[in-house]
Amino acid sequence: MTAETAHAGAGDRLPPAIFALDAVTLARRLIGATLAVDGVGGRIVETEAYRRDDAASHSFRGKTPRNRAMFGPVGHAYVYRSYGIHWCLNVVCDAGEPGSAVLIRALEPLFGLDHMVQRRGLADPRRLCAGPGRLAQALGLDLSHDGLDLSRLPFRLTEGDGAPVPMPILVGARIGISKAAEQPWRFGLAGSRHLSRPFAKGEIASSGSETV
DNA sequence: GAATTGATGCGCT
DNA sequence: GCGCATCAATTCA
Repeated sequence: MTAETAHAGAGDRLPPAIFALDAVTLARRLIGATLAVDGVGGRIVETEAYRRDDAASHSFRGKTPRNRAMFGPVGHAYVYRSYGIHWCLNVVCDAGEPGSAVLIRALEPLFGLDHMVQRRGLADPRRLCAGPGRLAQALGLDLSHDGLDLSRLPFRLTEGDGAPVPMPILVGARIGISKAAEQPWRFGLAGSRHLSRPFAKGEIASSGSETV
């Protein structure tokens, strides 16, 4: 294959309009996109949607000091501490009412592998960024990134390299929550070996090739 | 491979 | 105090 394999949007910044989508739509749309922090990152292979009217969302009970970024500009980061130990990264979005976000749960590591291994203390490529806490640690994220614009450095959030997501997108119940756990708002790249946990059989949502 | 448990900060009831 | 949008080590198989 030669130049024809290059997708027109490969490497381009994501259109800002997609951050005005509702969290569920954006969560699916981000599968296959590329995320990097200071040049360290990879392909997004797993996401979860959290909506304002969603009992599992931090924004459900309104704005607080911790979750204020969820009510700020769309396309910015919401970073919070989880279980007192880990950091987790969300992409703030909005479908007409503030307080929605997409949790980035797993990456396929592609850039800056040596940095990731050093920060994680483990070299196993399948566990390098497979989970929101692991991902944040590998990319060096912490509270200093909370509220930052994802379209500006040190972030880089772009269309995936190569073709639009060639594999089907999987959908299933979100992980690690007790409220609204029945909502099928977790999305993953089929066939990826870098998911935080496998999806159940039959959890195929779509080809993922449709445009937004 | 699957289940269990401890570590740990902080927002909330 | 309680409950987490978690992880790694440990235990069992």
